[in-house]
Amino acid sequence: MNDADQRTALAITLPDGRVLTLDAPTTAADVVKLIGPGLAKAALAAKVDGRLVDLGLPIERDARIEIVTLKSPDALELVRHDAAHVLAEAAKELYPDVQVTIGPVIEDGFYYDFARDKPFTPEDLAALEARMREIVARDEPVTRDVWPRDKAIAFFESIGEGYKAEIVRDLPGDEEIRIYSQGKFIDLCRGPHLPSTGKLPTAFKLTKVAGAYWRGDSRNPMLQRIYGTAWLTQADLDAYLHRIEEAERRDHRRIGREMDLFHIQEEAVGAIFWHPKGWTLYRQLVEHVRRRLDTDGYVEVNTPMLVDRSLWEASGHWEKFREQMFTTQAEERALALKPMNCPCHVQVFRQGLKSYRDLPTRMAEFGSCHRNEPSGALHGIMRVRAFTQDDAHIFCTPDQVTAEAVKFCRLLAQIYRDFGFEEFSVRFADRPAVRAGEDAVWDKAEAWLKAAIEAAGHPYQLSPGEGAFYGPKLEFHLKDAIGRTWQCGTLQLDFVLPERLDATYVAEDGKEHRPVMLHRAILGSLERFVGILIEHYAGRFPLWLAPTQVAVATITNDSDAYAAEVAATLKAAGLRVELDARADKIGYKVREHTLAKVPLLIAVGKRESETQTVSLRRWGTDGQESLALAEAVARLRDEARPPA
RNA sequence: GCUGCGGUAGCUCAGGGGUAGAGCACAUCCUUGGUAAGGAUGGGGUCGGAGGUUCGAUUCCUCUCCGCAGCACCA
Repeated sequence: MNDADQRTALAITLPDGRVLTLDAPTTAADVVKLIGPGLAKAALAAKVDGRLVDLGLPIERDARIEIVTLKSPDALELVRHDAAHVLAEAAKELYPDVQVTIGPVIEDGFYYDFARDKPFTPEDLAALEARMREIVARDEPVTRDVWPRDKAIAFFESIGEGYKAEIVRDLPGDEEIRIYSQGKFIDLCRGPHLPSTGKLPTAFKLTKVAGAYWRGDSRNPMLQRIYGTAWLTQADLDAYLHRIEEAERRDHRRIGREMDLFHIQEEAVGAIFWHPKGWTLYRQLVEHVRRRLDTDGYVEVNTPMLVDRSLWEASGHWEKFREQMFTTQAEERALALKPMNCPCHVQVFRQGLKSYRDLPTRMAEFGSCHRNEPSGALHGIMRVRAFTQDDAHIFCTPDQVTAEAVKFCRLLAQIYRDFGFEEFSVRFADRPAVRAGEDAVWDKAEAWLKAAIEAAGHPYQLSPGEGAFYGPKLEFHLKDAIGRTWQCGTLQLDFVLPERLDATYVAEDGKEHRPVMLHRAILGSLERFVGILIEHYAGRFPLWLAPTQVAVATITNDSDAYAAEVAATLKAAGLRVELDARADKIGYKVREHTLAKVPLLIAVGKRESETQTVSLRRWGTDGQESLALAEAVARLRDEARPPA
């Protein structure tokens, strides 16, 4: 026994610096009572020396204590965790045959995985949610206990909770087995929990049910996962539900149909039929990126889509990604559709002798690739089997890597800005479990890439094990108009492929050396990027991207000839124009083109044709301005120019 | 790929063992109207596909394809 155990008085320091003296052992709940009844009522949990714990947890030594209430930053996580538990309790009450497994907090809410033969229906969700509210109304006290491992295993097995027993069995040997009870529901949990179910704000909602593998492994049985969202206030919940609606409203699949941009059909699953308007948009992307690449010292190439298996064997793709490659055969040759452009780019690089004077070579391709993605992964134009990358490979010397990475980051930021994305974040993905190349090479590659991103001056987060099989990578995640992030750009450092495909250059010493290869993309998949743009702008593209930039509508058919002249003049100035000379009222035409999200509407009637003017209306505004045709053409041509 | 749910007109959706319905869209005619829907008439469906049960299937059952959500995957 040491001195600490013999002490009977504890010094409890509060956030405001006050020190309370209490007899040991005490609990946060005791401390709260001393502070006041208001706080006692509001208290959800406590932070003891920075660690989040239950209010009732015995405190046996001097500590700094902070009381967690709904106003604390930690409250949301606690509340969501408890919502998951209340869901589990409700499920056990309504459906005694379910086994409970795990129920963690996730972004915006929580889920709980249940094992049950019969699937949950939407009606079950409604019943569960109603029962959850009853449990909150019951205000059941939540108590915490620590059990010996054997007792916990025996208990869970005795009540038929095999998954829980398995979790207990797999807990590390030194871990406390904490058992929480609320009402008749007894559960293994790390905690902490609210002191009673009545403390749970009722701003929660069960949202969906779906399958999920036990322990996230597709070889394990599938459980039924119920998703829920939970918030501190009803206003927060409403705001969240509104955000979901907003995302649905922006869904690129819906807007793509409404704006007649593209379609997908059964006969070409995972591939896109681009309609004239969608393809116009797509072309703006390509043409803009190409302009930026030209001024940034890239050369553009184009390489075969269908390539002999031997190249993929040499590159390592056959070994690592054969399952996801489309293959075919011709005259006894095994061929594969390229899933990536890099091996082909190395072939271009290998033509003729390369000197150090040729480096860096920045070789770009809008490369059409095919990957046999699992059917369940396909999603609109965001995840497809046939796509085009804004790909490039930079062949350079080791001492050029940093400068190239910095240059690339600058180009990427510029292009994101051009497309209306001001913010992006960077992740550093290091070596994956399945990889090519030796650890020493990886050590070097990771160190260099890290140095490069630091030189570029971007803060980054670590994504352990997420690198490509041939090298570490930087991932660039951009943030869209409603705060969602999308990984688009990537910069990867590769020592392996130049070796495997024998790329060399002659250095100043007259000897052959291996170039370093930087794989890089900015938009990633053009198809996906179009999808992101659609959702980012909700279909309301900036003028330079809009498939139709101006609609010229007549007031009456008397103005048809003048309207045609206006349209032709705008077209000659490079604008994308639609002439609407239908015998409909101008109000109807305004409505149609507004719904079609055409940025500019020019109306012409008798007044305009007599004075060689146009009446210009901009999307989203009610008024219109009258100006001379020549001036309108000059102004709109300027406005429609891509970002310089 | 796995689990669940779904597939009815171009779109959104209703219906339901007795050979199908709405709104919008589309076509024709009338209307020429100054900034978010003028009117009339009309055409349109192997009820995703294949089998089965039944006197009879779009409806019930089986298989299959595709879609959606989530999981797993994403060089």
